[in-house]
Amino acid sequence: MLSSWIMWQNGEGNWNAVQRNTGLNRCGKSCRLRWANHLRPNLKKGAFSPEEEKLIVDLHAQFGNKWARMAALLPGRTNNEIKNYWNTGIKRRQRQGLPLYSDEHDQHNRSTTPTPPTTPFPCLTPTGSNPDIATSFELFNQNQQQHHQQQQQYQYQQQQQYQQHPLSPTASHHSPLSSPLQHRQPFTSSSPHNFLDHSPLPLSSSYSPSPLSFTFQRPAPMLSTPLRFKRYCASPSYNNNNNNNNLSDPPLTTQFPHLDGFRFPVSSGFSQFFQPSLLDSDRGVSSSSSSLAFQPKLELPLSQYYKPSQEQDIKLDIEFNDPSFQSSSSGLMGDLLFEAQAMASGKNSKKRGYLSLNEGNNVFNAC
DNA sequence: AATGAGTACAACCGCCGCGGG
DNA sequence: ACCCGCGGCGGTTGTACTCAT
Repeated sequence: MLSSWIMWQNGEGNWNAVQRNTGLNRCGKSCRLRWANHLRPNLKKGAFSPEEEKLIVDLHAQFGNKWARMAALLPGRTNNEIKNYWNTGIKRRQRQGLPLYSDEHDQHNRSTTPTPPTTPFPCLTPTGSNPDIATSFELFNQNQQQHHQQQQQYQYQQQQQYQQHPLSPTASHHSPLSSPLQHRQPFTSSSPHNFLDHSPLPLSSSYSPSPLSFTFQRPAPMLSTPLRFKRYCASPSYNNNNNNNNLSDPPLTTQFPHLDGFRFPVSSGFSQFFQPSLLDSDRGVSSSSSSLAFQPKLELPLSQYYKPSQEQDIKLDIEFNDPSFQSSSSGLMGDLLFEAQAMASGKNSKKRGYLSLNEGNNVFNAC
């Protein structure tokens, strides 16, 4: 938890300093993981929307097990989330003896005439690409637009609340009862939008309720103990930690230390842009295979198992003019890409501010 | 109520690439 | 050129939870 607060203070990028300064019994990697998967702002929690599900399927067909890349294209989602989602879906699919990709998807991948989509919301725009993905992006962008509106409204509300009650629990948005995880709807096989369901998707889903009744999926870093927090509580190390030091850190979640004037960083200096060229650059060379036989361990994207005669080089032309995408990108990959973009454009790309030891120690002592 | 199978997901682990010395 | 530290990524594991029996 301390680490998360340090991250707020210092931004991402120096995880070992987090570990050193907090004295946490965790390596920097663990801190980074915790941050990336749970504490980072703009994370969406909750079940995947049907549009997201479809997009995942499409992206997996294209990229294979490149979870980070997929996460970069699913703002607010982490690679771990997507990976877990996919793996559980795969297992179910395997048990049911079904192919990884639906027939419809196969047909789409076999088609060679790309259809540039018309996206009302210029967020993610695949151009000259697989129409299946194009459709997914189109649907997804519509949801993103709603999500963006919700986030804007939420941020405004939070600003108002903070100005009025800077230290109130609501102002720091971590009422335990409102923890997003606690309202998480598990993805189950009985979901109306089952795994790999390619049936026509509704333009509005339960995931994106009307503005009259929306609730934010992931408004802020989770400051309360997650609904299911297992390992730390049960692990001996955690118990020992607690025995040795009452002030020792709880699992990397829970609360921040007393935070006078705590506020979320408006911008941590990273970004959330992408560069399509980067996305394209490391796309693996496809190995041609005429068979779509089920692969128990599918690492290559569908397009690399099935190579059509005409090369299908999907080019994801991401447009970054839209601020919502910038603010809701899944972060790590996007951050990286943004920095590359910033450097390329000659803008200031300052090294991330690292934690000052003295400041850090003071903070930790206070905790 | 007990129990076992299935599910979801957080966290761990090892590898890899990159940048600095 | 080499080494080292670090962060990121993907695969895997462990465990709490759910549900059917």
